[in-house]
Amino acid sequence: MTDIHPLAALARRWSRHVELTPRDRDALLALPITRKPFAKDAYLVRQGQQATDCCLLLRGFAFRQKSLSDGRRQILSIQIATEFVDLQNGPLRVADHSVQSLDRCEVALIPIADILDLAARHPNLRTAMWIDTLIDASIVREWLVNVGRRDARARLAHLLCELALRLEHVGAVRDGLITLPITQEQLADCTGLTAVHTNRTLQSLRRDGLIHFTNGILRVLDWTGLREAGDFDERYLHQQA
Amino acid sequence: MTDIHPLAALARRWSRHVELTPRDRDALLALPITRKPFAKDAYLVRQGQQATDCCLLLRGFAFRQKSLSDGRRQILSIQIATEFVDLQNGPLRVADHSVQSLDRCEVALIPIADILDLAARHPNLRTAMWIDTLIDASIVREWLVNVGRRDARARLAHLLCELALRLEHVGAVRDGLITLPITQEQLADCTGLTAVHTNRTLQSLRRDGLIHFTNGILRVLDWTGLREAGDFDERYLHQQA
DNA sequence: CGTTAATTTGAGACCATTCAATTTCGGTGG
DNA sequence: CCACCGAAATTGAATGGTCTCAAATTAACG
Repeated sequence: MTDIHPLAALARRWSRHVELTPRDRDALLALPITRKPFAKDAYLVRQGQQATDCCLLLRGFAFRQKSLSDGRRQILSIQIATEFVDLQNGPLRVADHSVQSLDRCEVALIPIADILDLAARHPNLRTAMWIDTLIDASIVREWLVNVGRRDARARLAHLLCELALRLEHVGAVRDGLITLPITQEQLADCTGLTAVHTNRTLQSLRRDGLIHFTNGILRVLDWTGLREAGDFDERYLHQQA
Repeated sequence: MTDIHPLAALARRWSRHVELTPRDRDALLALPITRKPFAKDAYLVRQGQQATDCCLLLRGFAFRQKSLSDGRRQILSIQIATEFVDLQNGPLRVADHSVQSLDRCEVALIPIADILDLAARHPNLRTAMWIDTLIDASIVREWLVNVGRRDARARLAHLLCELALRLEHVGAVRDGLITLPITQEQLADCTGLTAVHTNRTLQSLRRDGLIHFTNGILRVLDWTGLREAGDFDERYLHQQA
């Protein structure tokens, strides 16, 4: 986050899974980027759009989302700083879902042509990109399990465990305080619930002393308890390294 | 299916998304494979396992699956003949979910080392592999929408639309008859429902003249009606080409 | 400091679940 | 070829988790 270079955090993330040579790293950091700020609730990517750039989140939060014809929607993932929000649009070209900002955020736009060129020249980076999208897919699979087979309480506990851990991995947790600018309605769209029931369920998690969550600040009070409540097993995040 | 070479169908599938040269194709068909039959309900891959081979389905059906600690499970996808069931285990190495056969099936085992080597030498095939896993992820995302935001009737209609269309794409539909050896309990695990409610909901789809489905044979009687019932938009399959 | 968004609360309705029993089907052995 | 068996499909009734619809309260923001 406090890196000199905006892509340094990405290099660090990828080097957890792939050995990057200095040459790889230099080539990665040499990617041409355009910094672009987005307001809250702005569209970074629109479903059906032909993408020319990929978006790397430098600061703030975003979410992937699909809308139904009747207006309801399902959130597919939450993206945090240092993550690509749409790397899959490199090879696929046309976006099959939308991406919106969760708060005011800043993005690095990278031309797809340059990304694919980088992948062509650097085997390690190419592998890192593939793995990046594969981990992404693993997380969506776990969300499917969450929504398909867990009750409301477990769904929310699981989601909060995941976000806390992923934010921890990128060093975004300070003194146990986690900035999480997400509304209960959005949590509901992540978990396939209604906002009302999300509210009541969060209250139950609070009442049991598992979390403290107000004003977009989350504090996990009982990590073991929250893990159990969410039937949480972090292996799907593929971050053990 | 009636191809001379067991990997010919894969070459055909991939060439929908990537231009394959004769050299690419030859290299792909030169992959060393071991044919292996599996009984019904057998494990092709176990969660947590370190994979040495990837499994390509030559004949029959399989499904990806994750179990909860209490024994319930969520099916993550249905795999049909000509598809890889675990290509993601190439780069990721350790399986984050299990794969089981749905019926008696036959698999081509391909050593991961050979797959990665092929990817390293052939840019087009490497892209095809990446795209293969990306489409896979797109389908799981749509399943998440299905389970998270549609009611039982729409979920089942959507699932049947998807399977019918994917099987159509590989030429597995004859005279409108679709072989689909899946139980109602497994359909329930795909859609996050119970077997009992799946049964009642299928009856309602039958009663409305949308489908005929018995003994593992599906016939779509009213394609438009089933599409509408499932709020089905096939673009997520990325098969338009 | 007003105005809108977000959270919270209550009560009733409904979709889906649970539990249990029954029927049908597919495969098997006599 | 028929009797048998276990698996799968079907049915019924009661329960319950989640939703819907409102309204009230609180927090966020310019």
